[in-house]
Parts: sequence; structure tokens; C-alpha cells
Amino acid sequence: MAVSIDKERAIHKAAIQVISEYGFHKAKMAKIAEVAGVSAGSLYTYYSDKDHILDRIFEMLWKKDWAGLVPLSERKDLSPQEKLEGAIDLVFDVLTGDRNLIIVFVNEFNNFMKNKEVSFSLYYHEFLGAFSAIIEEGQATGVFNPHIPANVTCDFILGGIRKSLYGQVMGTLAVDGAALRTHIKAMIRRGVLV
Amino acid sequence: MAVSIDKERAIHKAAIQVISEYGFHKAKMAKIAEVAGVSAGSLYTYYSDKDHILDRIFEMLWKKDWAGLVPLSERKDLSPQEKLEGAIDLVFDVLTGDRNLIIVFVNEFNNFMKNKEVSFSLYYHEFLGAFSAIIEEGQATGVFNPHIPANVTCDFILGGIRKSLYGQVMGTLAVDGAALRTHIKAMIRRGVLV
Amino acid sequence: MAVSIDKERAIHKAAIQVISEYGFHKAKMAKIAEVAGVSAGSLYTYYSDKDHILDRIFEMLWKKDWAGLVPLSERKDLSPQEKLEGAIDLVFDVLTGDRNLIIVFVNEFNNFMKNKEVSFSLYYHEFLGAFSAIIEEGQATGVFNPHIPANVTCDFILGGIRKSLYGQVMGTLAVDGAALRTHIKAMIRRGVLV
Amino acid sequence: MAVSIDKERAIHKAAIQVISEYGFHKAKMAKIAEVAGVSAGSLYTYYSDKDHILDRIFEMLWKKDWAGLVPLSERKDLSPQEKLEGAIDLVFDVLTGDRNLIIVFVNEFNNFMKNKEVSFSLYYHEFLGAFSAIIEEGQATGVFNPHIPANVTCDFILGGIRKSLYGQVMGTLAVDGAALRTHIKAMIRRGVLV
DNA sequence: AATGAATGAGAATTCATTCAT
DNA sequence: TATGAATGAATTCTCATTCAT
Repeated sequence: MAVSIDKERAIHKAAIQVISEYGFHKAKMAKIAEVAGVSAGSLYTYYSDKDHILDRIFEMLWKKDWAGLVPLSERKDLSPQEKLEGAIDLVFDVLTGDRNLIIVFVNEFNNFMKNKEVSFSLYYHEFLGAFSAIIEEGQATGVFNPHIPANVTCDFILGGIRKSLYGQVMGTLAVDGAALRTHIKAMIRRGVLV
Repeated sequence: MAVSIDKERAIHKAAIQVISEYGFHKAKMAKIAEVAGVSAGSLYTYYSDKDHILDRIFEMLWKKDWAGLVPLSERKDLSPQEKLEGAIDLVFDVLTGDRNLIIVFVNEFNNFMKNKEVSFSLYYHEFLGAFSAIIEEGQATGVFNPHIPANVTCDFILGGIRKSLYGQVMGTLAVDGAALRTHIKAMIRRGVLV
Repeated sequence: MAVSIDKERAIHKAAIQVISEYGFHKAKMAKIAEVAGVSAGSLYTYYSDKDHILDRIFEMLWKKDWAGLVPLSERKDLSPQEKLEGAIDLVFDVLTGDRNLIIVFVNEFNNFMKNKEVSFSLYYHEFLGAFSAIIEEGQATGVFNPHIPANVTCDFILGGIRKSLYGQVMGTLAVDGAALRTHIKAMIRRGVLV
Repeated sequence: MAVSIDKERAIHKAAIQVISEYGFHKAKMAKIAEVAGVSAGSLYTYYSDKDHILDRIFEMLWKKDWAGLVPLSERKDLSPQEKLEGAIDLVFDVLTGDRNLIIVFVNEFNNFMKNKEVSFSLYYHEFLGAFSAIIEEGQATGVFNPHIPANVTCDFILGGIRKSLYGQVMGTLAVDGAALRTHIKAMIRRGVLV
């Protein structure tokens, strides 16, 4: 019998759940296996080691972001402003609906990237590049503030979204996902001033 | 000889350095001791356990934020807009100049808060309350956008600052701290649109 | 493969040997593992911690004593004197033949019971109760000295047996087990006087 | 200033208390120092190491027993029976009134003797020899049972006393010290039979 | 002599990973 | 492929002892 896609998915899902609850370093392989309904040994049929599991989680995430954003950024039929809104929608779409994934992403991503070879580098950097390109296009066409470096804008927007989403799933922000998305778009467009 | 403040500071500083480099869970007590120039056993004269070291790091951080922001938020002689700028300056002031502290804060804070009793809860929540109060005051007086919930605004701003600072110290944003601060203030005020 | 009874027994036996030689606190887990022929980590497949190993040693001991004495004490076909002799035989039977077990029991039991939750409380107390009941029955039927409280008699007899057995296995008493048993029964029956 | 006898006594007393409560291996030097009202470092002015403290505790105990029993055993004006009663009184006198000392003695003595050089060997063995001599004298003069080896009798009696005293101080025997002494003497003389 | 902060060797325990079945 | 018992390297924390003051 070949390796089972179902089993791999079960492990993937279980890992997101367990890591979101305990954090990566306190998430035990045995617990992930238990939640996935497989034996501890079976994890190693599908993943080479613990890092590999988290690597795949982020790879899927960035692959989706990348697959959505790169073509979007290159479209000729949309204004920079429409592209930016689309980019924001994309980030929300990829994360919304999986509370555990948000938690894993917010809590583990930076640390995981820091001293490691990761498989999703390309997706990640191309996503960031496409996001910057949208800002730069807007600056070039005179609709976005030209005085703020594009990658500062990117980081600020993405950091703001990340923390807001985290606040929402942790229950410290009493808004639903749709409302949050609207508020954040407004914020990004116009800032706090009326 | 009484316990030495110098030694406690040395451990505190060494811990920030080692944790920023390896992440909390891979930061070995022995390494922290080595960098601090004390024996491994001595760590336990100053801190009850490994968690305690990180707890104190965050406690000092939030204490400073709290000590700066709470009185600021209550001043009668400043406009909400001035207070908000002051709050942003404060966050920058507390973090700027300690690259390692920024890294520790960004990478470890959420995870550390998640399933643990922490000593700095009060400072943390009062800081957030004061930040929200500033936004609410601005909304009440008609200068800030009243349609975005104050705590969404807070989270978005703080998340944006956090990630931008991280980008700066990690070298992915080619701006200095002062410029970053200016850019971010502009962004918060007016958003991306010209 | 399921957990192995053989391996558990090997650890149990090794622990008795190592603890008898070094005392509980100087008996290293690594040494127990080595003697048992398993890895240090394997100890924790069978026992939750070091205390647990000793707890099980005593549990088995008292379970045997209890299983032998409680029914004996309730028999209608035996005189109190016969029951007492049976009780003494039982204690000897359970301990005789395992020199190391005697040493562990004599040297570690009191200390272990002192400030800890133990799993064998029931067996232990029911054993003592049955022993006392035999004495009381003898006092009620006029064959045992009624002026000495039953539990004083119990403690004295059990303490005497314990120390004598210890002396024997340590080589300070030049008698074999069978002779020791006979002598002690005589002593208990009639005291030192002729 | 010379070393202080008072301080040594304070440490001695504190050690008995702390060891009786926690057991020797869990009794911390720092705790003994605290109870004694001296610094941890000062313990080493009076004792070479932790073992030394316990060694001295037992040394004093056996010195008293020895000082009382050896001359008693050699007296010509007393019958063996009187000497035996005197020996029992002696053991009680030395231990009675110091609950903690009883606990330390019962719980730590065997283990401590086992693999160590001790300073009180002479006192200990001469005490046992004198005790045996009394029994042998009684056997020779026809008042004590000649069929039981003298050192078996010794061990049995001393073990019985030890455990009974322990039971009394631990509260499992509801008798006072004086009553216990009387009961045990009766038991030793005549056994359990009426 | 007294202090108590500093030391560092030592040990229990954990858990990712392996491998015999 | 699947299993899960076995492994053993790794690491935190303890505490008797030392020694500068």
C-alpha cells in the first residue's frame, strides 16, 4: 500500500492543532500522532522530523499566498488600490477560518525562519516582492504616499493584520472576521484621522 | 556580600542576547551563564527558573511602557493626536537601541503569555487600556475615525510597529530607527493614500 | 510489542539489588537500568519516577503479607496461638530468601512512608489490623497476656523480627533462617525467662 | 574567639530536628543552619561535612548507651535479670524525651552504618557485647532461656524496643513512654503467653 | 570565626527518533 | 507500511561545599 494522503493530511491538521495549543517546542510528537490517529512511528513515514512538519505547514501557507498574490500583482486591469485590497483579502482568506493556523503562524513563524533552512523561501520572498510591487506601483501612479518606503508599508500592514487576527482568535477583540477585515482596510487606506 | 545588582543585570542582559539568538527553548541555561560570566548555579540565586528570567525581561519592558503611557493618557494639556504620537514614541523609545530585546519580544512574547502565569499582567493590561483610551478620546472629540473599534486600532498599530521594528533589526528594511518612526507615524495618521 | 512483564520484573529486581547496596537516595537510576539490562529511558516506560519503583516494591511486599494474613486471622479452625505462629511464618516466608529485599525493607520503609502518598496503605493497615486482631482474640480467650495493648505487642514482635532478619542477612547473627524462625517464635511465646 | 560549644550544640540539635522531619538525604544543610541560627558556612567550622553531623549524633547516642551499659553489665551485685531490666531502662532513658532523636535513629541508623566508616564503632560494638554478656550470664546461671543464641535475643529485644518507640512517637501506639516501658519489660520477660 | 554568594558536579527526567516485529 | 517500546542524548535544576570578605 502506498503512503496515504489522508494520513498525511491528518498529521498536518493534528500538528496545527497541537502546536497552536502548546507551542512548537512543547508540542510532543506523541501527542500529534495521537490526535492524528496514527502511531508515533508513522509520523516519520510522512515527515523526516519535527521541523519538517512545521516547515510544511508554512510552505502550504505561503504557497497559497504566493499563488494568489503574484498573478494579482501583475494584472493590468486593476488599479493599485484594487490590488492592495485584493492582497488584504487574500491574506485574510488564507488564514480566516483556521484559528489554530493563525496562532501557529503568529507564534512560531519568526522563530522558525530565523536560523533554519526552510523550503518555502521562494514563495515567501516572492509574496513579499509582489506586495511591495503593488505599493510601488501605487506610488508611481501617484495614489499611494510616496514618502514611505514600500517595504516599510508592507511590513507595517502585514504586522498589523497579523496582530489583529491574533487578537480576534484569542478573543481580545470583540469583532468577527468580516468586520475586522473592513476595519483594517479602512485603517490602511486612511489611517486613524477622520 | 549581598546579592549583586550587577550580576543580576549581567544575567538579564546575557539572557536577552542568548534568547534572541537561539530562541527561548533552545537557549541553554549554561550558555546564558557563560555569556553572563557566572556559573550555571548562580542563575538560580537570581532567578527561580528559566521562565522567571523571561518573565522579568517582559516585566521590565511593560513596566516602562506602562510607566510612560498611563500618565500620558491622562494629561489634559495634550490633544488625542499628540498623545497618540507620544505613545508611538514611547514604544519606540523603550525598544529602540536594543536589537536583541526587540527580537526576544517579537518572537517570544505571545507564546510566553499563552499558557502561563506572568508577573506583568497588570502593567500589560493597563498599558493596553491607556492606549485604547487615547484612541477613544480621539473618537469622542471627533479627530479619529469613529467607525473602527478602538482596540482594533490599537492592535493594528502595535502589530504594525512590532513587525516593522523586527524587519529593521533583522536588516530586511533598509531604514534607520528615526526614519522608521517618522514613516510609521505618517502611516498611522493618514494611511497609504495620498 | 506490548510492554514486557519480563522487563518490568528485571527492573524491579535490579532496583531491589541496587537500593539494598547503596540505599535509595544513592541508588542511581542509571545504575538500576544497567543492572536490569535496559536503557535509562526505559525505566520510565514501566515506572513514572524513582519513587514509583520503591512504592511498587513495598506494594508487592504488603500485598503478599496482607493476602496471607487477613484470611488467616479470620479462620475459625485455628487457635490464636496457631494464628500467631502462622503470622510469624508468613512474615518470614515473604522476606526469607531475598536478602536484598530485607535490607531495602528495613532501611527504607519508614522513611518512605513518612511524608509521602503510598499506594499500599490499604494492604499495610489491613495487615496490621489483622495482626492486632489475632492478639486481641488471644487476649479475649485468655491465652495471651491481657495487660499489654495489642498494638504494642504487634509493634514489638514485628520490630524484633525485622531487626533479627536484618542481623541475619548482614551476617551479624550466626544462625540460618530456619533456626532464627524457631528462636524467635520461642522468644515471642515465652520471653527470655526459662 | 574560639569555637563556641553553644553553637555546636545548636547545630547538633537543629540537625536532629531537621533530619527527623525530612530524612537525612532531604535535610538541607541550609535548613539545618537556619534552624540552628547560624550561617550555612558556619556548619563547616564545627563539622567537616554533612555525614559528620549525623556521625556525631549517633556517636553521642552510643556513647551514652555504652557509658551506661558496660559498667552495669560488669556489676557483681546485680542479678542478670536486674541487669537486663537496667539495660532496657537505659535504652529508654537515652531515647525517651527526644522524639526527633528516636525518629532519626530508627530511620537513618542502619543506612548510615552500612557503607561508611563511623566514629562510634567501638561504643556501638561494646554496647552490643555488654548486652549479649548480660544475656549469656543469665543463661549460664539458668535464669534465661539457654536455647536462644544471645545475640538473637539482643537483636530481637532491641528491634522490638526500637519499633515500639517509633510507633509511640509517631502516634500509632496510644500509650505513654512509661507505660510502654512497663509493657515491653513484661513482654521480654514472659512473652505473649499468660 | 562568621558569613552567604558562588560554585559546579551530579542526577532525574524528557522526548525526538529508531527499529524489530 | 504501521506500530510503539526502546533508546540515550540532552538539559534543567539542586545543594553540599568553598572562599573572598
